[in-house]
This record gives sequence, structure tokens and C-alpha cells, in this order.
Amino acid sequence: MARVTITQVAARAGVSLASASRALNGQIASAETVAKVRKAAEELGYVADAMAQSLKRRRTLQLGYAVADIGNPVYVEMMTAIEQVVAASGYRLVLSSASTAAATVDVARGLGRGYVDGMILSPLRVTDELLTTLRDAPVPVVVVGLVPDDTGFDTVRADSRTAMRLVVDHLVQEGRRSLAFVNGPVDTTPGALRRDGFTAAVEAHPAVAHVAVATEDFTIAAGYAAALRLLDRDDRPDAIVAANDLIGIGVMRAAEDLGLSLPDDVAVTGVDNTELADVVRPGLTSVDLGAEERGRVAAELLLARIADPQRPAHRVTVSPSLVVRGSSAVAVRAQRPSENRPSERSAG
Amino acid sequence: MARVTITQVAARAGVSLASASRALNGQIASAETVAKVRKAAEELGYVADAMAQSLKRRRTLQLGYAVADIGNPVYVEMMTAIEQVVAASGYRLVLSSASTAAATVDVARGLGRGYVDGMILSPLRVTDELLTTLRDAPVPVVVVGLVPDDTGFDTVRADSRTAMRLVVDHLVQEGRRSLAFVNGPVDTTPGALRRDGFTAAVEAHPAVAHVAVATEDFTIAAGYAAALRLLDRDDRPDAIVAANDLIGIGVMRAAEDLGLSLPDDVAVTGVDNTELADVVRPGLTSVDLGAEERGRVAAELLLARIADPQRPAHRVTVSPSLVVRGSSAVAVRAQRPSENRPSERSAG
DNA sequence: ATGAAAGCGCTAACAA
DNA sequence: TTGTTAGCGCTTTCAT
Repeated sequence: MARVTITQVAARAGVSLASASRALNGQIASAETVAKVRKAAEELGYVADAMAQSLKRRRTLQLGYAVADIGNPVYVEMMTAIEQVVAASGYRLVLSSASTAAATVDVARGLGRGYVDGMILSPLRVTDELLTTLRDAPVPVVVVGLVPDDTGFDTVRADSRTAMRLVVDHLVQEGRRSLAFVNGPVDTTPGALRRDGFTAAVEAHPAVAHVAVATEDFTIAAGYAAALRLLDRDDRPDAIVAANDLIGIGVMRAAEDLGLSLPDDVAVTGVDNTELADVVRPGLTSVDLGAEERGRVAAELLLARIADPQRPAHRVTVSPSLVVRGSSAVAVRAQRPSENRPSERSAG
Repeated sequence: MARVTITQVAARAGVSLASASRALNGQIASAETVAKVRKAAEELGYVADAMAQSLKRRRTLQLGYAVADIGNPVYVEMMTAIEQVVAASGYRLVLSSASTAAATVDVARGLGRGYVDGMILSPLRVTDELLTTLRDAPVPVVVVGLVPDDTGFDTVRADSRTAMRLVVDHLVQEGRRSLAFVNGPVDTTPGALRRDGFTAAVEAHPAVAHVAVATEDFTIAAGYAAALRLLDRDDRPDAIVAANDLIGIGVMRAAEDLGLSLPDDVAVTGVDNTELADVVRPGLTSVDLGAEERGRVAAELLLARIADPQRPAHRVTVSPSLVVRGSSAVAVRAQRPSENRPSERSAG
């Protein structure tokens, strides 16, 4: 099908190029002109060329999202929320994968090409190089996660400290007295924050023993391997706090394979409250860090900044909420699927 | 940071606009010119404007993917594969959600705006309106799924018939004699194909009783509700074939809540072999429909067609493979996580 | 209210 | 090899 331009529409309507453009864009034009142009456009099947409009208007109607780890359901959840806000505002969503620090910097650098009007970034690792590149970016950037306060970005972040406190307090309240924390890589932002949160939380309970180990990845396999080492000894902990749900499920599998029963022999908790936590048996107790809300807020912050580049930087923190399931509490039984996944959460 | 254009680069290098463009794009130019232009571009931090290039070159370096159901992990898996191929070829991935028939047609219609060089579509429902719109699309479209043969699209599809035969044969071989099929909506392409596949497969075993029910959605909740009805009676089936993993997990939950043990009292199978199937206990036996491969092939077909619009339409079928887990076979025990998720599959 | 014309940033004829 | 110029399709002054 041949591409039809606004010039052809104007010709068929018997008006000038400019009038056709105005009529189509709801600018000032006589009713008669509007009617003629609309008719011509309809008959010709005219659709405005996005690239030409973008070049002229200096806005692409595209927003970017750089996904840190697409293998982790929590980022998919965030992406879904972002996509909804973005689409509802008439923008398209351009996806980039930013699984490594180098790839993330590349994405940031690419912003100079002007293919998006703004970008949402949820970097696993925040390097100086990344911050410098982002500061020079010609379009607004919203960072999901922690960045230094003085960088002036709009940000939305989870409250890892409170999150870990919720988990630890819960376990202590359930009578656990020896907690092990199985982390992902500590050189990532989530890794560092969750470890600090765990440490702070557990130090509030002097009677509780604790240990923290780090793994290579936030994955099931990593959690499995780490838990095998932790659990296969006499002084094993009576609770394992995993840094995310994937690790937590790995831990559950390890406990299972060692013949331990949950939650009696050992309690397990995760972080993120993904669908996986709800689907395993026993259900995996997990702190919901509000991925959906963070995604939605990030998108809203980005749109607001595009609308008003001068507005002061906003730094939103989303409150965590603990979802207790059978992996950590005997009382919780026979849950129906999805019963414990709040679809709405309150902002922090 | 102020936007720097090629005009400024040319001025600083002391050459013409055209020479600067040629030098930057590896066109014919003297070594000296190339050096001067490169230097100027470097110093100025020049990055070519994507929109201007797109308008001129008549290609956007963007490819689209319309996701049918982002809540279903199988589409995320497909998306991941697509993203990899697309990014490796220097394209960006633009995401659209096509959860309803109307939204899908909208996406197809939007192709006229020329914001992508091609599109991958995995529609749940194929309407005439959609086909008509797609036929008129000004850019190539690859359809993941079934479309009428004479429409001339490049397509990649799963082999539902073989898939359902693998499942049914497996269950019969395991000694099951009364199979129930829990489908999603039958007015969807996957729904219709899987039901037909089930029917054909089960009719090859005259001694085996069978029944098929449809649900509203391909979700855990839908599977749960349907299974409660099927299993809570005396003549309950000894095996339930779910149309996808989500439904299958719902079925497992229902069986569990009714006090039935898997696989002894009832066997359950799913379709798609998502990570969920691997993570539940017992593991959910599932036919892998090759989502990752379908995604990769779809992206490759699209790129090939863009490179050569004249090439004949390709219709690729990906072979399914059965992954047996504890939900259907007593012999399968104590699996390690992820052990049964083949990362590479052979093309069909 | 309308038309002529400039120009967004870039590439590609064409001429020199 | 280089520079001049046209033009991708559109929006938006600026006159009228």
C-alpha cells in the first residue's frame, strides 16, 4: 500500500498544505475546510508519518525503559505497570536490556540520539560513569532505585530497610532465634541495601544469632547452592531470609532436598512478592516492595517532568508490606491461589 | 546539554555538511577529511539524531512486538528472545500490548504511522478485520500463530496437534484411562487448536474416556475453578490436561485443596513449560511449545524480509517436546530446580 | 481563515 | 574527493 502524505490530502481537498495540517491537528480552520480535509484524508486512508512529526515537533512520543534483569519476574511486573501508564498517555514504550553496567551506560549514551522523550532506568549497579552520562542526557531520566541525593534525578525507590525489618521482626516473633541472610551480589544496589537492612533489623534483637552470605546472582540456582551449605550442618539456622523470591525458592528446594520440613525445621522468606512466591507450596512469605507501584509512579514522574521540565526533583519512596505465607508461619494454611497478592497498595 | 547537529560538526571540521555526513557514515571521503570530522564530532560530543535519520533514510531501526498477554510468562519468554535478536541487529524494540481484538487491530492500524520497520504479532484472536488491516500494512508483519494459508504472511507457529498427542500418549502410557481437558477460551486461536489437538489425540485411544471443558481465561484462577467442579465427584477423571501452565497450576491447587494427591489420585499436565511448571511441587509436566525459539525465529524472519521484501513467505513450525515431571509420573522424583528446562531446542 | 515559504537534521543526487 | 542543493513529511511562522 502506497504511502499517502499530507500533500496528497491537501491536493484532494483543494486546500493548501498548511490548511490541511491545521485542519487535521485541530488548529484554527473553517468548518468547511476541516470537513473537506477530513473527507480527503479518510478517502485516501491518510495516517501522519510519525518520524516526520517527531522531527518537526521535537518530540517522539516514545519513552524508554531499560530492564535490568528480564529473567526476574519483578521487572516484568514493573514493566507492565509502566506500559499501561505510557500507553494511556499516548506514548510508545521502547525496551532496552541493561543487564550489565556497560550495557546500561550504552543505553544512557544512546539517549543522545533523541529516539525517546524520556527514560526510566532501574540499574542494578550505579557507577560514576553512568551518573555522568545520565547527567548529560538531553532528555529527562527517572531512576528506579538509589542514587546519590545530590544528583537531582527524579527517583522512586523501595524502602529496603523497613522491608528487611518487617521480615526479621516477623521471624523473631514466630520464635526464630538464628537467622541467615542469603543475599545476591553485594556490589549491586539491591544487594547492598538489603544486606544493610537485614543487619540493622537483626541488631535490634540482641538475642538472635545471625549470619549473612552473598551469592553470585539473584537466581534460584544461586539460592539453592547457598542454602545447601547453610543447612547441611548441625548449627543450622532456624530461618533463612532470602534477598529475593528467586533465591528464596532455591532455598526452599534445598531444604526440601535435605529432608527438612517448612516451616517447622526452617522458615524461609523472600523479597518482591512475585507470582512465584504465591505459587510454590508452602507459599513463600515475602515482602512486597511495590514493583507495580514503583513502575507506575516512575512513569508518572517522567510524564510530569516532560510536561514541566522546571519542576523540582521528586524522590518517591514506596512502602513495603509483608505477605505472610506458609514458608514461615505454621498458622497460615490452605491458601487459595493469588489470595495474598494485593493488587492495590498505598503510596509511601 | 545542548543538542549538537552535523552542521556544527562540519563547521568545526572546516568541511561541508555533505562531507561530514559522508565521513561519519563511512562513505567515500579522504582520510584527512575523515580524521578532521571524527575529531570535531568527538570534541563536540556529536550523536546523530535518530528521527532525522529515520525520516531521510526511510527506516526507523525500530521493530515492534505486540504482546497478547503480558501476564503469561510464556509471552515474556518470547519477548526476551525477540529482544535479543532485535538488539543484536541494531534495532530497537517497541512494545505494544494487544490484549483484546480491538487493541490488536489498533496496533496493526498504527503501522501506517511508520514508527517501526516491521512488526511481530502474536494475536490471541485472528479476526477478518485484523487480517485486512495487516494486509494493507506498509511494513512487513510476522505472525506468531495460525493464520489462513493464503494470506501470505511469514509465520511461525507451534505444533499444537503433536503437542497434545505427546501429552495424551504420555498419560495413557502411564495408565490413565479417563482424561479431562481444561481449556481456555475456545474462541482464541490457541484455545481452538489445543482442543482440536486433544480431541484428535484422545480419539486414537478408544479405551480412554475423555471430556473437555472451557474456561474464561488462561489463568490460575480459571483452572482452579474448573478443576474443583471436575474433581469433586465420584466419576472424576484420573488425569487432567490443562491448556496451559497457568490453568495447570490452578488445577493442581484444586486437587490439593480437595485432598487429592498427585500424581496418584490424579495426574496433571500443562502446556508451555514455563518457569512456573518447574517451580511448583510436584513439578508440572508440560509440553514445551518452544516459545523462545518461536520468538527468535519470528525476529529472524522479520529481519530477513526487511532485507529482502521479495522473498517468498516462510511458514516455520516449531516442534514441541514433552517435559515429564512429578505431576504426572510417579517415577520422576527429587528434581533439582531448572533441571528440565532445555535452553536449546531443535527447529521443526 | 488561508497560503507561501521556511526549516526540523539528515542523506543523497548532482556538479564541479 | 568535495561542495551545493534538493528534499524526506511535517508544522509553523509570517503575510495576506
